[in-house]
Amino acid sequence: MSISTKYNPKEIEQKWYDSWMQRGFFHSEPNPNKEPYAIVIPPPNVTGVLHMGHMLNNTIQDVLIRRARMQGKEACWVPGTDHASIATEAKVVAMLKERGISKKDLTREEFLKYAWEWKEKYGGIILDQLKKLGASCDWERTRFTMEDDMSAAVTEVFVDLYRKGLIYRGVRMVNWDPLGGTALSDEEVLPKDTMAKMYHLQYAVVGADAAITVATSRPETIMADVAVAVNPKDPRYTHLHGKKVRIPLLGKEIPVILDEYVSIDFGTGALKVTPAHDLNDYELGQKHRLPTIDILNNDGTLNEQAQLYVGQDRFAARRNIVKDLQEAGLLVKIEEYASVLQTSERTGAVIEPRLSMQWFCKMDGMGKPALDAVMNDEIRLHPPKFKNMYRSWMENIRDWCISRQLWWGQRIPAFYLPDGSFVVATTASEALVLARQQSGNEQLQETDLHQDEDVLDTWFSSWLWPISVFNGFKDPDNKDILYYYPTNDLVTAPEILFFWVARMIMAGYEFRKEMPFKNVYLTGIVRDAQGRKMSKSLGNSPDPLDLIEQFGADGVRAGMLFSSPAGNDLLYDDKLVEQGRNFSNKIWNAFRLIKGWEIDESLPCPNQTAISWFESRFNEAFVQIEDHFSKFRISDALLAVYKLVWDDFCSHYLEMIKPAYQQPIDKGTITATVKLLENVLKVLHPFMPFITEEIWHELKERKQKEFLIVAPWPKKDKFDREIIARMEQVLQVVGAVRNIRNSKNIPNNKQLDLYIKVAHHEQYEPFMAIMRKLANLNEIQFVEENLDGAISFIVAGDEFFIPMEGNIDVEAERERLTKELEYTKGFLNSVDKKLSNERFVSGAPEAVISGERKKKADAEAKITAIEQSLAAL
RNA sequence: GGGGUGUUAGCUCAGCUGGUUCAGAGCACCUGCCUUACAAGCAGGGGGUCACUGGUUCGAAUCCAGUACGCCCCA
Repeated sequence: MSISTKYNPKEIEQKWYDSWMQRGFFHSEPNPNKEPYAIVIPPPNVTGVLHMGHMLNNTIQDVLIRRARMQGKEACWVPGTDHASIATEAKVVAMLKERGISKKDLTREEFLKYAWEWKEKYGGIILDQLKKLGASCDWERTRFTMEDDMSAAVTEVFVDLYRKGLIYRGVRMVNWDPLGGTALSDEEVLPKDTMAKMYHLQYAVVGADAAITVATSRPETIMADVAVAVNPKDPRYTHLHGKKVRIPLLGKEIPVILDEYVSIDFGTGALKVTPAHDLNDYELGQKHRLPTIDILNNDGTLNEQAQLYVGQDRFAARRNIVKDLQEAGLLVKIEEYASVLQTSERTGAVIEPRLSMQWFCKMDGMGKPALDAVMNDEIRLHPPKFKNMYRSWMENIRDWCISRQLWWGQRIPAFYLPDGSFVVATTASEALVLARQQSGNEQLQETDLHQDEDVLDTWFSSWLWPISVFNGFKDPDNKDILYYYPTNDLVTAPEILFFWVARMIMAGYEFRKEMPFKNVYLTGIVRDAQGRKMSKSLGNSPDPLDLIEQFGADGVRAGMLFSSPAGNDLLYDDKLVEQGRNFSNKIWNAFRLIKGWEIDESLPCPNQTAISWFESRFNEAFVQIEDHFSKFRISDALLAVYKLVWDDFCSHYLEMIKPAYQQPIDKGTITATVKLLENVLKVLHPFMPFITEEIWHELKERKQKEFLIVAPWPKKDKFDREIIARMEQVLQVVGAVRNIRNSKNIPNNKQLDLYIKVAHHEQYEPFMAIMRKLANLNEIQFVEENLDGAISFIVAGDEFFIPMEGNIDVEAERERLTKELEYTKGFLNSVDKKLSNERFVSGAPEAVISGERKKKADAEAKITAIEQSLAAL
C-alpha cells in the first residue's frame, strides 16, 4: 500500500473546497420544512488582510455552521465586508500620494472614483483568504456595507431617526489634527510617553492682595480660561470660595468654582478651566454653566478671541507667553513631569482637543430595550461575565457621534439652505420640496441646497448588518428576512461589544421589533507568548496563510481552538498548531491502518466486546460533546473529540481489534469499525473539515451527494455504563502490567503470566483476550490464594500477581507495599473521621454517606490485601 | 478615582449545583522504545500549601469579607 505515513493537506484541501462549492453545499435558501440557522459574519474591514483574530473568530463560526448543517438545519452563513471609512480613506490617500496626487486637489467625486477602484482591486482579498481556512460561507450572499441597497438602508434609517427626533446636531470635543485638517477617531490617535513641563502661574485674587498659583501644561490657552477650579475639601483654598481671580497678562476676571473633580494632590490643587480646549474642562464647564471661548483656528494658530499672540502657532505662542509671564513675574516655577502626549497616527501632529459641530444619535430610548434584552437573557452572552460590562456601559450610555469628516462612506442626507437652516431627506429632490416648505421660498432650486460634507460613522452601517444583509429595509417582508431573522449566533470580540453588538441589538428592536440574534459568543484576543496583542506594527503575528501552508487548515483550526475558552485571550504559540497538525496525522494513520487490512469473510468476529465498548464510549462522549456545544464551550468540545479519537479510538480500540501482522481481519469487525469511524468523523468534521471529508470518501464508495459535510449528525443514544466501567478497570490492569514491565526493564515482546484473585470471575472473562493483547500476556488464570514469588498489584479491590521467576527485589517490593499501606491507612483514617462525626452523618445527603462507606470498605479490603502480600514476602 | 474580572502543575487553562469524575487536561519535562498505522509516534513516570488572611459549614479550589498582585472597561 502506498499511502504516505504523513498526512499531506495541500491538494486535499483545495479539492474538497472546490467540490463543496460546486455542489452548492454552502448555499442556503429558505426552506419551510427545515429549522433555520443563520450567522452573519462580523464584516471584516475591506482594507484588512486575514490576521490571527479572524482565524479564531471564523473557525468558531464555521464549527457552529457546519454542525448546524449536519444537524439538518437550513444553515446560512452570510459573509461580507464593511467599508471602514477611516482606514480605507487613509489607504486611498496613501495610494494617491504614491502616484503624486494630493487629496486636496481632487473633488469629492474624483476621490470616490479612486476609492472604488481601490476597493474593487483589494476589497475581496480577505474573503478569499477565508476560503483557505475552510469557511463554509454562502458566497452567493456576499454583501458590502456601501453597496447601493445597503447605503440606501443607511440613509433611510438616518432620515427615519431624524424625523423621530432621535438625531440632532450638536457641539462635541473631537481629536483635531491641525496638520491634516481633520478630526480623528480615538483609534487613530497614538499616545506617546513624554516629559512635559508644568508651568505654575499666578492668578491675582480680585479685591485682595493675594494670588493663587495654578499649574498648567498649556500656558498659551489661559486666554480661553473661564474659571479656576478647586476642590471644596481643600483647606488651602477655603478663603477663596466665592471669589474672583484675574487671568495673568489679560487681566480678565473669572470666578473660582468648587468641584470634587479636582485632585488636591496634583499640581497645586488649583485647576484652570478651559472648556474649548480640554475634554474634562469642557464637561466641567457644562456642569457649571460656564461659557466656552475657542481661541484656535483649524491650523493650530491663535485667532482673534485670544486677543494676544493672534496669528501665532500654538507652540510659538507658548514660547512667547512663557517669556512674557516670566518678565511680568507671574511665572512661579516650571516643573517637569511624565505625561502622555496624544499624537496623530497619520501626520504625527500633537492632537488638539477641539469643539466642533457634529451629528448625534440619541441613545437613551433605544438603549433601554437593548439593555433589558441582555439582562433578562433573551439575548445570551457567552460567557455571561460580559453581562456586567454590558450593563455598566448601557446604563451610562452617551449619545453616539455619527458624523465623520471624511468622504468615503454614506454622505449625511442633510441639505443646507442659503440661510444656514437645513432639511433632512433621502434625495436632493425630496429635500428641495421640504426646503421650499420650510423657507416659504418657492424659488429655491436644487442648486441652492448644499448637502452636508461629512459622512456617517461606519458603525452606522454595520449596526444594521443582520437586517440589511437580508434586505430587511428595502423589502421588510421578503422571504429571506422572515425566515432567517432573528439570526442564531453571533461570534465576535469583546472589544466591540459596545461599538457594534449593543448597537445591532438597538437597531434590531428599533427597526424590526425583534432581537437580531439569540446568542453572542465572545472570543478572546489572540496574543503572543508574552501576552502582547498581535499586531502588524509589533510584527509579532505569524501570517495565517503561511501557517495553513505549513500545518494544514485543519491543523490550524484545531490549534486555534485548543486553548481558547470563550471570552479568554488566546496566547498563541506555534506549539498549538503543531499539535493540531499532529492530530491530523494521527487520524490519517488510523485511517491507513484500517484501509490496509485484508478482509477474510470466513473468519468469525472475535472483537464483540471491543466493539460494544467503543459504541458505548462513543455515545457517552457524544453526550458530553453535545453538552459542551449547548453551552458554547467549543474548546472543551474539541478536547472531548480529541481524546475520543486519540485515546479511545486509536490507543485502545484499534489496538484491541488489530489483527497480528499481515493477518487478515474478519468481516464483522471491519464493518463495525468503519461504522464507528464514520461516527467519529462526523463529530470531528466541524473542527477539521478537510481531512475528515477525505477519509470519508476513501473509506468506501459514496453516492453522488453523500458527503460528510451534509451527513446526518449523530443522535444521542443510550450507552452501557457497566461495560465502560469494566473496561476502565481492565485498562487500569493493563496499565499496571505495563508499568511493571517498564520499571523492571522487561522487554515488550516478552510475554508475562497474570494471576487474578477475585470473587467474580465473570467481570474479567469477556476481557481476557483484550488484556492478553494490550498487556502482551501469555496465560491468565484465576486463583484463590496469594501467589508466592510474584509482584502484586491491586485494582479496584481485586488482586493481581505476575510471577517473576525469582528475580524479585524483595526489599524494593516491601518498601513499595509499605508506602502504599501507609497511604491507604491514612486515607481510611480520614474517611473514618468523617463517618464518626455525628453532624456529618446527620447533615450530609445519603448518597455522600454511602459513598464514604464504600470508600471505607474498599480501603479496608485493600489494607488486608497489602498486609497479606507483605507477609508473603 | 469608579466599575468589572482574574490569581489552580514549569507554561496555557478546565474544574458547572460545596461532598470520588477532586485536585484535572493539553503542552513542556524525565525514563525506556525506530514493537511494520503513526518518532508529527508508542509505553511509563515525576510535578500543585488551588495568591494570602479570616469567616460561613459536619465538609471549601468552589460560598462570603478583607489584603496583595495582574488584566479589562470607563474617567
